[in-house]
Amino acid sequence: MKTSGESRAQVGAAAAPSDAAAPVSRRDPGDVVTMRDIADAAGVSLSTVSRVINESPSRVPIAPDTRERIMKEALRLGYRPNPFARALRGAPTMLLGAVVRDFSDPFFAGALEALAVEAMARGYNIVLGHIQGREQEGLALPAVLEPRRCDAVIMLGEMEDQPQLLADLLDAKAPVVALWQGRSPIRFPTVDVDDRKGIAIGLEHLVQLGHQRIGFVSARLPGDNPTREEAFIDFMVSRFGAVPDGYVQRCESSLAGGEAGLEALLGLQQPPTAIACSTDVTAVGVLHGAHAQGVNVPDGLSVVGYDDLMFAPYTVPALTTLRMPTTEIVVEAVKTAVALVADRSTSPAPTRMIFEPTLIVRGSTAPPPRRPGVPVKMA
Amino acid sequence: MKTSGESRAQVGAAAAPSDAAAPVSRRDPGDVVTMRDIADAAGVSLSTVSRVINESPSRVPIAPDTRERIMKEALRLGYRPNPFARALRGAPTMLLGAVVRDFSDPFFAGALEALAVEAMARGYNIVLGHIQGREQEGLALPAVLEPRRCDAVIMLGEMEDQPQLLADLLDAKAPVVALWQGRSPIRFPTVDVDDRKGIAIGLEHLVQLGHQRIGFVSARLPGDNPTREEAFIDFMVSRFGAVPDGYVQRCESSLAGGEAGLEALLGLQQPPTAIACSTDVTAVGVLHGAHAQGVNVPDGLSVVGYDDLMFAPYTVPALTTLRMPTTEIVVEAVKTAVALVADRSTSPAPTRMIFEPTLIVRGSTAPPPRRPGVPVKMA
DNA sequence: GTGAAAGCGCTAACAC
DNA sequence: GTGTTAGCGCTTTCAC
Repeated sequence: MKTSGESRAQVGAAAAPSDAAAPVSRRDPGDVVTMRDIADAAGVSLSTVSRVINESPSRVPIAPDTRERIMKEALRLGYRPNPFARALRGAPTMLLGAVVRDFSDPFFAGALEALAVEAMARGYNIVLGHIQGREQEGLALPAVLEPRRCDAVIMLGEMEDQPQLLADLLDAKAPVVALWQGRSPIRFPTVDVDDRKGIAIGLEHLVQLGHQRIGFVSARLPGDNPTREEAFIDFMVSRFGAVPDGYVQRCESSLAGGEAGLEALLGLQQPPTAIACSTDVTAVGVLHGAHAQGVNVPDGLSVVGYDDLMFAPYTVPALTTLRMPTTEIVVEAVKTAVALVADRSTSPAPTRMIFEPTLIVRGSTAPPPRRPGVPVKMA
Repeated sequence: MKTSGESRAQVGAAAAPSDAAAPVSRRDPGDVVTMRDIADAAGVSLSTVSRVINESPSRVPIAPDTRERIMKEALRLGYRPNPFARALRGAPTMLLGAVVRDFSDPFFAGALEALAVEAMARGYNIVLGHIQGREQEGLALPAVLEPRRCDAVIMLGEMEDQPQLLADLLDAKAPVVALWQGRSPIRFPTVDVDDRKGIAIGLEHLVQLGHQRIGFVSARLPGDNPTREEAFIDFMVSRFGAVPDGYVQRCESSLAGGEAGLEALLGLQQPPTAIACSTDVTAVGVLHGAHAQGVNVPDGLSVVGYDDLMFAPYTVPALTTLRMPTTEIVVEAVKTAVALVADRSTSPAPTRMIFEPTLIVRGSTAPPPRRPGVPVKMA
């Protein structure tokens, strides 16, 4: 680790006399341009400047002459309104808080990206507040996000294991919109995806291919609720009467967890011919594990993921999975949040809007091997 | 898409008389507790409250009795200081801006995560400002981030194609720390990784295995600079005298780009026996493409990535790659930024701190096939 | 059409 | 030990 330096390129540093022509380069401390400066430079009063700068919402007739002079000075001095002063007066902060459990999870990372794009398109910035590992009960909101400075908070994923956080959120001045809440109680305006349906679609696909012995690798986050796992069980019970012992493997929500789940499943007396996974991340672990064990996917084992991560089309083999309309979900969330901010009177009723996932068939699923029970090894 | 509602669980809503015992649940609009309220409730003056709340930095003897009374009232009323009012007075905002080109790039997503963790550990929050697609020349900083409200800005990746942004950053009041600048001019305090060395280490590994015909898949972002590609060329020239025609494939920085690069490389008369990639994302594309083409990795073709993404150990086969000390880099960046904020007098000299990558050998590299030139197909 | 002045919530001199 | 006062930069009545 080495350090080298070089002197900074000076940026037109000479202190320009106040009558300089071009926008003065601001560097010297203390020369933040305020409305006062503009007012002085233009020979008008502060309030006139304010009116001009704000395009005076109410009909305020300003002499075109004055207006122009002020605008010119503002430009010349490089005036930028102070957001704090505005916020102090009740203006929106144009900041959206995003509370996410753990955005090392690629799914949430992707969602966050979509969120940032959509927010910025509307002139908002995202403030990150994630709770990363800090799984202590009762994590307070202020510890994660200063809610006072966000116009609204968007909550990504469930936080059932964070009662304090939820309480704060409920109590917060800013409106909250929740995403991907699974089966958690609906406390906020929520937009979600129909996970039961997604799981059913994936399983139906496997059944169509001829699979009957289908295992499930269930990634469980702390506080995660078991929607997808339950959907699996319900589907299997209704279709085949029961789920064989050990066919539901709970594992850590990680690549390693997926691999572990696979190993457990393959270790069964009668291993499944197909595996559905509650997330793509675990599915990738399953794929990797299968390869390591010499089990060919899809000929010896079919695998279905859930999430359609960016990597899903490029796994080996490409992963059959369920895609959620993430962009639409996020757009809806931002739209809702912005509406709640604008219309501060409306009580944010905890409604629920549900989108549906779509099956994306790729190379990781195929009919079961002919001699079921014996996974086909690679040649 | 269906919508369902249910009424909100009331949160102790009855408007508590001002002498209520427990912390009053704040919901009703307009009842934001200010210091004034505390002062009135405690029968003291505003400034006394301020002193108590701030643990008065300077020696200000407060009667223990008074202090306690004030604290009790503050607690009872659920007082929370208004961050804007504080900021307006020059207090730090505890906000760090993160400008990232495109955080759909998993590498930057990971870096951002590390950044958020480190920032939060120090009591800062991250404000996202990415420039997502908006590749128009001259994108201004304010369009991406309101710099006035960040104590400092951290720039992830190069922005050479954003002259306006860079100019604004240089001109900004807040200190800037730059990360992963490759060969861009050092304009800010910068922390980076020694990419030339990383590439060399990876290539050396391949050479040790016996490879001589090594291709390079070069992911180029807009404005990206060619450090890794050049390092490849320099290494190959110095080691073998030249790089065969077509052995450097430029491609889009994406999974698809990697696959395209692989196809081009395999299409050569004398295809390489090993491929180094400028990023893991492209390497995953290469791996996928190889599988699709029936080329066995590593027996028929070795692949080296760069970044050591979270997925790298779980590709098929597991990816040999170069790991950067991302956490250390980010920690250093935050440390620097915070120091610059604290010590506003110091001019932020554009120094450079460089960390070194480490080779992580996994399953995607092996000695070259015996009949070089003919990629070994899978059985 | 424009200016003066009050105040958003908080801190920091400066009194007493 | 505690209170008074003057702003931070801005918006917004209310005068003229």
